[in-house]
Amino acid sequence: MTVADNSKKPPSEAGRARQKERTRRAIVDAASELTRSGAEVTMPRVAERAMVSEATMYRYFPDLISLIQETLAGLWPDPAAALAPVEASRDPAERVAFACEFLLRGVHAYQGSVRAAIAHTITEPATAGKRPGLRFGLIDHALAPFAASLAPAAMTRLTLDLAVVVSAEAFFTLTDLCGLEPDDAIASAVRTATTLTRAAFDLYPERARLSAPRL
Amino acid sequence: MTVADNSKKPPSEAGRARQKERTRRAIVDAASELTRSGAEVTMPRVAERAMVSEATMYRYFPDLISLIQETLAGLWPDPAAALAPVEASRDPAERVAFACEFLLRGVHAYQGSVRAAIAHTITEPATAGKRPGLRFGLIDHALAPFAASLAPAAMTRLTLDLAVVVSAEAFFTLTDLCGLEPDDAIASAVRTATTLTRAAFDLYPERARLSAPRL
DNA sequence: TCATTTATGAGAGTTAACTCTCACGAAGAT
DNA sequence: ATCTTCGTGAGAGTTAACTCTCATAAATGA
Repeated sequence: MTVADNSKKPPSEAGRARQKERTRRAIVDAASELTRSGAEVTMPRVAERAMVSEATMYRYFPDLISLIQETLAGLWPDPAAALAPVEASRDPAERVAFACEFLLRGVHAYQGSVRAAIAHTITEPATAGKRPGLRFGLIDHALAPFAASLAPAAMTRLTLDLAVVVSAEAFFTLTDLCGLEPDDAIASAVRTATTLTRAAFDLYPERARLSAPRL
Repeated sequence: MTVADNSKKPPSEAGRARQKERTRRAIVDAASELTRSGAEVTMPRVAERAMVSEATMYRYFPDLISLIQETLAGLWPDPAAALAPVEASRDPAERVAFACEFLLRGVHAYQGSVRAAIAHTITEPATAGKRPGLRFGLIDHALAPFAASLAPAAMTRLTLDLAVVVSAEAFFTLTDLCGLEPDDAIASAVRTATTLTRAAFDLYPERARLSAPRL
């Protein structure tokens, strides 16, 4: 009955905990390599490269998508670091444009994994809601300085506008369906995002006072 | 050696050709029923409902996506019919808004199949380019009356803007990731599409008076 | 040291999307 | 009335995403 084992050992010290850390690390590292190489990321491939069994893969990550998400999160800098170059800018369109370009360049670079992730969230929408949401971090951070200068409802609307455009889905639509080259696709999305941002800030200033249905 | 069989028999008359027609029909009908019911559309399910073997399914449709595309094409009216209610309108924003709402309502209604189709085009972009492209038909038709009033370059840009917003991907982003209800998601996309269209045409009506896009 | 955890591997089983081959039976041609 | 073509079905095989169970060996605790 484990005589009052209140002394929970520090989880990071024990050899077993470290082993688990190393295993998880090996898996994510293998997935990162595959992702960076643009190769297809599948459970069998990552398992082989990480030298663990598939069974172990599923013990650490309940499904492919969670592995990919953690891998991508590790590959991407946080929003603040990503937007450092426009940190001082107070032009919302400039900040949004930068965020959009940054996201889409990453999507392009990590296409293999991103495509798998997006496809999965589309077929399995139930498991998608809880994601940290890379795009939202960027959008929110880009718009953060203007929280006071725009009504909450207007801010919400702009965020929804941008959620659709500053996205992997937009990139894939422009390249796969519209046939644009990656650079052109990025330029197009950046322009669209800029248009929406300018409209929210410059063209309809009175919008803030309107009833503004909330979502 | 088939003595100069120039007399190609009318392909629609022979009993065999009819049998093929009936089989294809049965498959598409079964897929349509599943699609309309919102159920998941898979090869085994359609095969069972159509009472044909899976092998036969693959003889008529090389893959699931081509079956789904033909099914959806049959379920959707052509752009002209879909936009009939705004046929007389010369307000680009109104026409685009209608097209957007029409598309997204269809996406919502046929979610099961549309999700599968979108997911497939994302993971298999190579096979995606040749699609008829439901969204482009609607967008082009909505903008057709203004071909003369907008510079070609501006028209191209607006089309690219709208390709991203007037889309199933946008609907799924808004519902799955942003957590909006279907009606709110549609309203949001319609509003975004309206904003982009107005920006392209330099129309900035005071939205307070006009029947502002409600959400 | 001995007993219990527990991290991991091995392997079977399921579903779906495909691919391939073989065989049957009916329509069409001679 | 044959002989051939061809539409279909049946079934095996592959890959991947999972799920489950059982065995093993090493770390841990008493």
